[in-house]
Amino acid sequence: MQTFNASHLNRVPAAVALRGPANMPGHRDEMTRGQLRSFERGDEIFAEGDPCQFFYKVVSGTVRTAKLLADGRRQIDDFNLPGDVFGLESGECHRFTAEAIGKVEVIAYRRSDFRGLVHDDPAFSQRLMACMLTNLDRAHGHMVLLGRKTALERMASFLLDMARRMSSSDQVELPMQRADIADHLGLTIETVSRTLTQMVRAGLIRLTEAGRTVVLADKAGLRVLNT
Amino acid sequence: MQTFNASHLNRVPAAVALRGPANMPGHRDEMTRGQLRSFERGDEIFAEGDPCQFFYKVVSGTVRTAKLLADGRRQIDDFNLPGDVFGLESGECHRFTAEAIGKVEVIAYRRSDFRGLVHDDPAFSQRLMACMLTNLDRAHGHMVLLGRKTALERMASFLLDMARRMSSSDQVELPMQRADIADHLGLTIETVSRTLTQMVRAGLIRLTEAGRTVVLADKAGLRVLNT
DNA sequence: CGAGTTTTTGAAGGACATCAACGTCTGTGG
DNA sequence: CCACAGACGTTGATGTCCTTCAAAAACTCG
Repeated sequence: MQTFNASHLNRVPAAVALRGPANMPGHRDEMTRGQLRSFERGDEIFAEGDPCQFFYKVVSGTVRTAKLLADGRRQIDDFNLPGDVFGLESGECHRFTAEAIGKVEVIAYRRSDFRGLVHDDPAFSQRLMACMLTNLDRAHGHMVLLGRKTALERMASFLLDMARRMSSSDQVELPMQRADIADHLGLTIETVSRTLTQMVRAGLIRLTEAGRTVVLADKAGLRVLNT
Repeated sequence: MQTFNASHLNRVPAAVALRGPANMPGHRDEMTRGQLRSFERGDEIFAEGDPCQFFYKVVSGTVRTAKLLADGRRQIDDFNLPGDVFGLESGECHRFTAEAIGKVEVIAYRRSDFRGLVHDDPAFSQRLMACMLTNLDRAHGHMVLLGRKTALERMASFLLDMARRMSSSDQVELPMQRADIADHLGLTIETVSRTLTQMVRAGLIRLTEAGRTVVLADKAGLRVLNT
């Protein structure tokens, strides 16, 4: 049976992808067409409603993708880490906003090249599809979290997921602030803070340095909450 | 600029897709490879953990796709209506369950043909990608609903969405029961019921026939809640 | 009609939000 | 190096929206 694994796409090192002849149309490795861009903390990479001319892959740093309601309520659907692809959409305009959390480097790919890429390079097609399916899978998991989990369970799921993606050890340096975590988990900053305190008291985690670094002291305990 | 529009895929009429030579490998229209299947109310089309040998397109009826937590809590990520594609995944196993709500007909496509299809037919590739992107877009919208909307807003969004997808008029015949709506909107059946009653009292909707048919009496009022 | 299922309604409770104040960190300039 | 201002994070008191528990009403279908 055929497997679709996003790691194919993610494994392409940015440096290699950029090393090729960037402006040679029709070149075999289509990833060479991307261009590197840098952003500072808080910079907008694109906004809801912008025409989507590019899609992106994170090289370094963290990008938050979010939707806003008219009255300012915000839902961060994901934090995009190095290797993640974001900004691919079905319509003419971006349906969400992407902003840099701290210093960020991304590779921007022209969306107008898309049809050509898909036609010329089925392997590229597959990598992109795998990437979309991974995003979809994460989205489904997050819907369970938002629709059916308690604050404690949401936080446990979040910490375990961040640790898995960002760190090889049991320690995570969270790049985002409490407000971002709250808007990702469908909570308020106060509840995020209280839940973390509660976890510390329960011996599940330890906090250091302004609460930005989290040590997962009791992974098993956290996994029970992750369900 | 190139547009990715899921309507290409959805527009292919099931009958036409099935009319072709179903077992001829390499045939131009790869949609001909699907096989029609029927299900009754409550039947499981596939379960979480099943190897994913097929993906599906709804021909008639409604399919709910859901995730379950260990203790029975459920999150229905979407109701799949005629034309919708579901069951495409990145891994070897289905990560969610698909069940028939009432009588359902679907076309099942072999996932193992996938790589071949993508290689042989870039147009098919594009239709599938458009479909994934549409699903992803819906998922993002639903995350905002689950993370940041009130019960009243959730119900308004749900009713308007169902009306848009199922009906040309201002009247919707909901195929699912309250428990399904609750598990889709991240609420309880009691809150669903109370919210509908509240909408009736506010003149936003009218209910008939065991509350299965909803008349959107004040679409403008509902849209305000949809934000 | 009648048993079982689904929906509605009511009363009480709880988890998270809101409002408010205080504590802590960061970075800049004296 | 320390002081200070502003941003960020924590903690407390109170409120509220939704859930939970309970029961009645309405519907379905043999």
